[in-house]
Amino acid sequence: MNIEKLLNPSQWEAVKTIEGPVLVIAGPGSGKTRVIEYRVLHLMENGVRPEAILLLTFTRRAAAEMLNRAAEHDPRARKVEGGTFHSFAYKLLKQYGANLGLPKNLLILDEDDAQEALGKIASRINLTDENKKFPQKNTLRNIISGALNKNLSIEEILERGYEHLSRFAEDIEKIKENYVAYKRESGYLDYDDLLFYSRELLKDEKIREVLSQKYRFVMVDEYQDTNKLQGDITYLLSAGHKNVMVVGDDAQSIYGFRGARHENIMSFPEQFENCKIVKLESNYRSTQAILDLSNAVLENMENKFKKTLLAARESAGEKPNIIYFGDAEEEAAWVKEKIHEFILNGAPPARQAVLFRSSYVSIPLQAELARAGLPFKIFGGLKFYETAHVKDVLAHLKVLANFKDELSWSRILTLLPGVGGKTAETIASQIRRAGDLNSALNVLVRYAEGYKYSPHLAELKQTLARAAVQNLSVGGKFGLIADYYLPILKEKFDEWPNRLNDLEALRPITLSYTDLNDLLADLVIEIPEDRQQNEKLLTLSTIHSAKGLEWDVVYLLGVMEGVLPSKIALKSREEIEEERRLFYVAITRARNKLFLLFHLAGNMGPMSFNRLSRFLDDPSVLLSVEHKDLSNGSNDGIYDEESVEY
DNA sequence: CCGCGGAGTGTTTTT
DNA sequence: CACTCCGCGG
Repeated sequence: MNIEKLLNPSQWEAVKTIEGPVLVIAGPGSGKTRVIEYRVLHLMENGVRPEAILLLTFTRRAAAEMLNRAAEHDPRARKVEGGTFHSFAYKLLKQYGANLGLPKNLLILDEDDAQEALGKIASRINLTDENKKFPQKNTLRNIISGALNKNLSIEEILERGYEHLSRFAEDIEKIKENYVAYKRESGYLDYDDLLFYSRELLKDEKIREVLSQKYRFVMVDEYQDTNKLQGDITYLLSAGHKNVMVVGDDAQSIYGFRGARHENIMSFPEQFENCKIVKLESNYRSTQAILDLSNAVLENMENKFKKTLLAARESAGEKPNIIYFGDAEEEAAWVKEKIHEFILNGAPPARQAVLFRSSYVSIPLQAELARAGLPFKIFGGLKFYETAHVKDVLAHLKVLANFKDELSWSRILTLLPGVGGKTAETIASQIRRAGDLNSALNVLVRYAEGYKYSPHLAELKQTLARAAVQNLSVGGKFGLIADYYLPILKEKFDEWPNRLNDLEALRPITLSYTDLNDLLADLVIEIPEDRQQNEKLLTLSTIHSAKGLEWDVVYLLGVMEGVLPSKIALKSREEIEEERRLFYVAITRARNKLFLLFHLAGNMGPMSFNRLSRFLDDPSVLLSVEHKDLSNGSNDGIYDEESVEY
């Protein structure tokens, strides 16, 4: 295959460089995915074994997409090691964790679990009635996680964003220590630990050597969104051979809130001397009209690597529209109509997407689409494994995997009638002293003696005992627990049939696993998605989850102050700049048509009104868009409007 | 000590 | 507006 012919000169430059460090600055739509895809192929053509290539990306979807495409040319590409930093870290720690004293079976705490644990610890330590304004568990989690990911002390984090909490610095420090101890004791790792311990592992010279030998060629996508830990991991993995290519775009950095630092991309050339820098500026995605707007937004940015997007496509296209509505319902009705119209004009649902800053913004549209019977898939917001009923069932599996998991014991015990927080804690603390699952289950039996609600405890004990049988498959365990849980589900939730669907969706997933720990870890770090429905549906997505993707028609909801930029991201220049980049990412997803949607009615009561987003309300930006006011009265205008040529 | 119901609160983004 | 927290009755 003549790869060179398929690429432009800059892309080829990046692809053909086999040895040595490469930094690729890739604007949106510039064929970054192609570069990675073809570089994998090129490496293999030059005798590199696929197993020696490591491709780290931000979402599992991204890695799979690039490797699948490469595999169409050469099936060996499937053997390339690819995934997210977190999933890679999990694999590393599974294999080498013993060197750090980590247990054989790694158990991963999701965000919710981590918060729950912190909440419990905080209430144990604190005299809550005196310190009324002690931070809540999610704030605690943000502070403690922020400290680790941004490489700062608790005090520094408090200074920079939680000044009103600075007097709690010592308490929070203490909670953190307790939390660390708790995780050690119960054998859990949270998201941060995966990265943290991986870096610890790589600090060991011997292990580092083994891994650099194993992964001779390292590639990292979306490098602008890596944090300190991820930057260090990249460095340690490749400092030996220096065969490392990172791809990114500082103008699309949108994960600052999670510790992403543009320093990683900025200082890459210093970390790796003689680094080759390649800029990809030709945009193959969007029409000139959409690029004009993108460039106007880019111009207002404080990004460091200067660049302009140059259209590679011929068509000038139509100016993006800002459309004004009276309220969110009118807007939703219009968007739904427009989607229909485009479907009739040849843009199937799969090639259209509705994007938004925050999930709640999409609720009126979701209702409208449901009424109209127009199916869609949604990214962002609450994940299904974070819903209460799924967590309930998983908690049962978790105690099977780790009988010391107090949080899960608490959860499953409080599901029983007559058992509240206090009773659950009493039982859980007795279980903590048990030596294995069997004696843990015996604690339940003992507690049941003379206890009013003993039949429920007995039933729980029996179910767990049966599910714990060694040679019972993961799917079998799930089945037993799901059956046991069904009456609880019906009792607990009015709308249980919907929730039952979620559990049924989980069943086939459990069947595909032979190891319970792997199932539990994957649910948290690599959400298995159901491929079959994905192909044909309209997409609704947060901007964050839309990164790297593109559609023919894009609708961006909520180009309003307080929404984009979000009202809780106005504390500093940096935060506002990140919101601006978010806006940039959103508009650069569109290939042919871009609609920016605004509605006047605010959601803080009848007298509140929205203002146009500051990112649009700027002379040069406004020049690149066309305005349509549909806010006066009814929706009449919708149907009369000249239908857009597709 | 459980669990219900009312009052109050704060509301993002993801692995 | 959904979720959490708090107080009270059982």
